[in-house]
Parts: sequence; C-alpha cells; structure tokens
Amino acid sequence: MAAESPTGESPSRGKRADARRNRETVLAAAAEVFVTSGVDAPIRRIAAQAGVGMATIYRHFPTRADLVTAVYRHQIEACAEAGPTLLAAADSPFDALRRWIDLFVDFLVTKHGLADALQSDNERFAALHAYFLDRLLPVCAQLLDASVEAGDIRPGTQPYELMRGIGNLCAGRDGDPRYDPRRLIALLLQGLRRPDAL
Amino acid sequence: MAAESPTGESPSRGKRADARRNRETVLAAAAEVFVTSGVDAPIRRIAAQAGVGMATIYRHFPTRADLVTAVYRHQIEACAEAGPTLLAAADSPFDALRRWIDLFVDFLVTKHGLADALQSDNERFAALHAYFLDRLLPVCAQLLDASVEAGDIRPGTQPYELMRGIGNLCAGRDGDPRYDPRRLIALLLQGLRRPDAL
DNA sequence: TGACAAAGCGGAGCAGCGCTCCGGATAGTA
DNA sequence: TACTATCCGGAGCGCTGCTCCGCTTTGTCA
Repeated sequence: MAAESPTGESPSRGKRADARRNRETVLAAAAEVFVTSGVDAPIRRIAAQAGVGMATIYRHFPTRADLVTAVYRHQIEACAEAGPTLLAAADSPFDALRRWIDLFVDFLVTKHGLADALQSDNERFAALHAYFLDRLLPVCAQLLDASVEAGDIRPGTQPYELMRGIGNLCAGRDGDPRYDPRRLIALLLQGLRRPDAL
Repeated sequence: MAAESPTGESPSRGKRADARRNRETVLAAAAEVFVTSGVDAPIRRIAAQAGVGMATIYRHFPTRADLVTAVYRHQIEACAEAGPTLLAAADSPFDALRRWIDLFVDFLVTKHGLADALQSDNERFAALHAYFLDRLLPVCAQLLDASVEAGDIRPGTQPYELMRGIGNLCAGRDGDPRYDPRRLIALLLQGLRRPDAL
C-alpha cells in the first residue's frame, strides 16, 4: 500500500494535499474534454470543466504536451510494452510488427486530433512528439530489426520514418468513410516485404 | 490582346479598376508571405505586405482557401494537365502514375504548410480540400485505372484514399533529414504493384 | 467639365485564444 | 492558535479571425 506505482509516475509526491487533488481533477477533466473537443481544446474549457483556474493547469502541466502525455501515459506505455510481447507470441517477426502497428493505429484514431498534434509543427506539441519517439521508437526498431533478421522485409527502412509516416496517415478529419488509414498502412507494409518472401 | 486567358480565370472582370489592381496586389503579397510564413500567415500580415486593409482581402477572397487556391491555381492546373501528358509519354501507365505523383509531391513539399492545411479538419480550409479534389482526383483516377488495365497494379485502390494518403505523408514539419515522404510513397507504390509484375 | 451614385476601401472593434502575474486563500507546522 | 511556504484564481496582455460602417475613389451622364 505504501509503494506507489512501479513506473516513475506520480510527479506530485511531497506536494501539498490540495495540489495533488487538483492535479487529479485536472487530469480527469482533460480526459473528458479531449474526447469531445480533441486535444486542441481551449485550456479555459478544461479549467472550467475541472472547476479550477487556468493557472492551476499551467502550474501542473507547463506545456500542453505535458497534459496530453499525462492523460494518455498509460495507453502509450501499454503500447510500448506490447512490442516485445507480440514478438514472442506472433507467428513471425513481420506478423508481430503488423499487429503492433495495428495497436498503435487503434490508439491514434480513437483520439480525436492526437495524430494531427503529433505531426504538427506547432511549438506547443514538440514535447509530445519527443515523448512518443522516446517511448515507441525503440520498440518499433526492435520489431523492424527482427523482421529484417528473419528475412521478412527488405532492410534499409528507418524506424523514425516509418513511425512518422504511420502517424501522418492517421491524421486529418476522421469519420470519412472514403478514407481508412489502415488500408494504406497495409499497402505500406506490403511494399516493405521482400519480393521473394511470398 | 482583347481575349483574356483561355481558362476561366480573371474573376474580377467588370469590376472597378482599383478593385482589379488591388486583387493582383493582394495575390502577389500573399504569394510572398506564404513562402516565408506558410499558408497560415495572419491576414493582417498579408494586408500589411500588400499595403491594403484587411477588409479588402476578405472582400476579394472571402475564405482563406480562396486566397490559397488563387495563389497556387496555375501550379495546380499544370499538375492536373500533366496527367494525360505523362500517360501518353511514359513507358507504362504505372510509370506515368509514379511520375505524376512525384510532380504532386514536389508541389506540396515546396509550399510550407500547404499539406497540413489540406488535411486539417479546420473549417477554413474545407474549400481548399474540395478544390484539390475536384481538379486532381479525376487525373489520379485515370492514371490508376490505366495502371490496373495494364496489369501493373492490383485493382481496388480508391483514388481518393491514395491522394489523401499522399497528402498526409507530405504534412508536418519539413526539413527533417530523417523524414523524406518520397521514400514512404515509393513504398506505398511498391505495395500497390501486382506480386507477379516483377 | 462637373456632379453624383455606386462600388470599393481602411481600420476600429469585438470575440476567442494562449499564457503570465500577483493579491489572497489554505495546508501543514510549531 | 499563529505563522509561513505553498498554492490558487482570474484579471490582463498580446495576438488572432472576422465584421461593420463612415469615408474615398471611380466611372458615367448631362
């Protein structure tokens, strides 16, 4: 009971009780607002939803990216941890890569505007981009390397380029029945395969 | 000398001389500002650059999309017209498709923020999206159909999906040496090919 | 040429946003 | 209970998009 979570979260230990409380309130409010208004939602609105002042939000999450990453931290971690698991369980490294990308895409498309934020050149989201890369790039690289090793795909593809490409493909107005990023990503993966490997 | 341009441009015929003059001034100023500040540049800045009031810009180009399309109209037309030309000249329909996409990508990546605007769900850019589709979708469809007909690629790919995917891949902060949309688009095209066609 | 609508123009002004700053409230401690 | 470090709220600034209205310019017709 005394031990907090194993990962390095809870960045408000040692703070005053009201501060800790407010942090959680803001997180919950942000999660709620993000669903309906996207991760671009005005800070004022999130503050109103949480019943706190704007400064409180900025104090706990100096950057919008900090707020967004805090809200989705668990899901991003889960995605990162799924990489090695899939690699161990799947039929082939390439199959693991494909399923992991599916997971990543599922995560992205269900967060209104998150993919847009990831690829935007907006200064406010730079840290968000960095966090995703820090956490997911090594996983992607591992899956990619294993696939090359197994001879499933041709070598030479950079993990960063692939990740960003996938993120880009998931961006834009969603809900358009004419556009399903998954189909294009499947095409991309198809292009990645060795010509001789089926 | 009397005949204007053959295409249906010059939407200011019959207007007063100062209005026509201002329209051209704004167009030139916008082109200049777009290069340095992207298509998101504040209207105020464009107005200042042109030496006119903001209302003048809004009067001639009610929507930001109208201004952007007016600035790039010639290049978009050229891209559209290149489709049939390439189809006639290239070694194969698929080669024509590849070269046409190259042209389109070249156009997109040299316009700072244009690809972002195209895929943004921002209301202000809806007309921009529509214009690109109107003009380029039929061309893409023709090239795609011809490639399928020739047996170069597998059938089933929707032109809209392909176009939007390409646009998406070109979006985001540019100048990153780690990311070249062309490489991913090449992968996409590779995935489009028939397995048996080489 | 001169007068007079009509067409066009400029920028003040409003609303919405991100972000900061500081007087006041509050939690923890002695 | 009294005191201070900590935290809070929202007014306020600067920057946007977009509109509205009094003034200016243009083209026309006698």
